Amino acid sequence: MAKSTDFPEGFAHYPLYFSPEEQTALIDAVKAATQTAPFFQPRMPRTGAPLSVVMSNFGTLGWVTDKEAGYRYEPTHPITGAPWPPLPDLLTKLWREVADWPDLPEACLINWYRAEGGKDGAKMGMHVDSDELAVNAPVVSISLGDPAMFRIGGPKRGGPTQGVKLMSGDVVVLAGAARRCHHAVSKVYYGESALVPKGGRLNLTMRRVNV
DNA sequence: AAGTGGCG
DNA sequence: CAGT
Repeated sequence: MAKSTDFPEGFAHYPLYFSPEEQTALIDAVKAATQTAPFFQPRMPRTGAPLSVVMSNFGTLGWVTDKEAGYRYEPTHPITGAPWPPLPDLLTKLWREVADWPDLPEACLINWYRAEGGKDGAKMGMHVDSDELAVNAPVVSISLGDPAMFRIGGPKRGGPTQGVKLMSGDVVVLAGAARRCHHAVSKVYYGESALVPKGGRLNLTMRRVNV
């Protein structure tokens, strides 16, 4: 009998990993980066349906998606054509501290969840990260701003899930079996934090793409 | 289906 | 910290 506290092997949650000062520094880094790499609206393959978050990236590669070519990593911004801004040192440091992986991440996706992004604000449906060649490299995630409910299930869709509320400054690592598990952001508690300019939640997700 | 929305 |  599985207990309700049984998260998948390889799932790790570090509450309040970053101090308020560090959180502000990370938000300032996002603010600076998105002046040259502005947030864009990602769209589903084939249907062109918009995702409710808006996105940008740090790093030598960035995750993008559009109707025509779908999910992929690209070295340049889809609108400006410019390279993505470099990964902030604080994030490189975090990866070295928690990832337990020999290579540094090429990609850091910036997802901005806003109250305006849909009926209950922006959310993220159940999915598995599967656009990386480095399928076993950990995914390292940082939460900033409004709290969110993160859900993680198993390797197949539709099974039971576990939930954990993520606060600003929290870090989550998906390694091992958890790296291949479906996960989602089922709810954001909008209006609880004033950290993010114009409100909402910023999620930074570092990934190793190439082996 | 990395979609949204309404219903029960 | 589970709705289907």
